[in-house]
Amino acid sequence: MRDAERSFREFLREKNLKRTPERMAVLRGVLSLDGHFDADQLLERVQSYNKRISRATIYRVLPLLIDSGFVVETLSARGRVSYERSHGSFRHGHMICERCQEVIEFRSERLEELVGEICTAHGFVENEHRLSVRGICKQCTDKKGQE
Amino acid sequence: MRDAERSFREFLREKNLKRTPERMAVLRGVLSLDGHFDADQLLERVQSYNKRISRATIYRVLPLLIDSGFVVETLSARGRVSYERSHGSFRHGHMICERCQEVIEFRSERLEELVGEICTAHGFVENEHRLSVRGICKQCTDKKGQE
DNA sequence: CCCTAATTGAGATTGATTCTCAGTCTCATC
DNA sequence: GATGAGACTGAGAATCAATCTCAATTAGGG
Repeated sequence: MRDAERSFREFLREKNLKRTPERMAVLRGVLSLDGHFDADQLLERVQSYNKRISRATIYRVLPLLIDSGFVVETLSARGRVSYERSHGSFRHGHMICERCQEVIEFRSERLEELVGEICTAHGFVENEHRLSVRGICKQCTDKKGQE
Repeated sequence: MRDAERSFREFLREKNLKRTPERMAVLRGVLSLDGHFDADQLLERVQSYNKRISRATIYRVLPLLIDSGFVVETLSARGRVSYERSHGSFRHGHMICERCQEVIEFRSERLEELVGEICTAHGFVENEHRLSVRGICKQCTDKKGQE
């Protein structure tokens, strides 16, 4: 948390952007939210710190947090974009059930390595990656069998 | 193409949905578009077959094509959702350059296998998967070095 | 401290997606 | 092949997230 703040300040300085209480509050909000969240949920959390922070600020700060690597965009059910904290949370993939819309997270060391190799092979400097698998989860498969 | 039509009809029958010229035209549109496209591009293509087909129909048929596995949603630059044909095109991942927004496609046999293993381990029946990597592409890295 | 440019809040605006509803069409049934 | 019930469609209105505008405020170098 302290580290995150320091690193975000650093990022702002590099970009010649000002360190404002609003920006820091949004960072704090992101760090306090686990898993996926959308702009509204973030706004609500941030407003619990400071009621005056507006929705526009959330949308203005989110790209900064994406650029600085604290947040990644992800695709959630029904084509909506949502956000996810990336710094400090383990990398993982998602399995999205097309029947019940459940999002199951998983993690694989071998996958990380393999992605690293693929990037190296393309001269691409990886910052973050996401794997999402669509299909039918165990529960739904079992349920369907019973019908 | 013939196969795709047959398979989509099959899907419609299973879901008790009607086979309409509009739905088939949207399928045809999707099959004719390579790579990524958005709703507008699809509409334009579909209207080249039949001028009367409306934007609403595009949005109504897209979810059917997603459910039936012909189309997948992907995340393109700046948090916008776009679509991509999936049936008949090789599976692949994306590397998205955060600097120039270029989307580089890649493909890895080992990745396919690994994903299969992960799904099996979770009792998840895979339908489709996407890997997207964010970072900086070779061109941009080189360019930055020169500055 | 002061000044300048960056940043902010509030609300208007935009633009993509979804909804509504009256008219049209599909297809199971005869 | 005709028919009827209900599914489907087009047009445009409605919605909703995201972006923009602008006057007022604030950060932070000098």
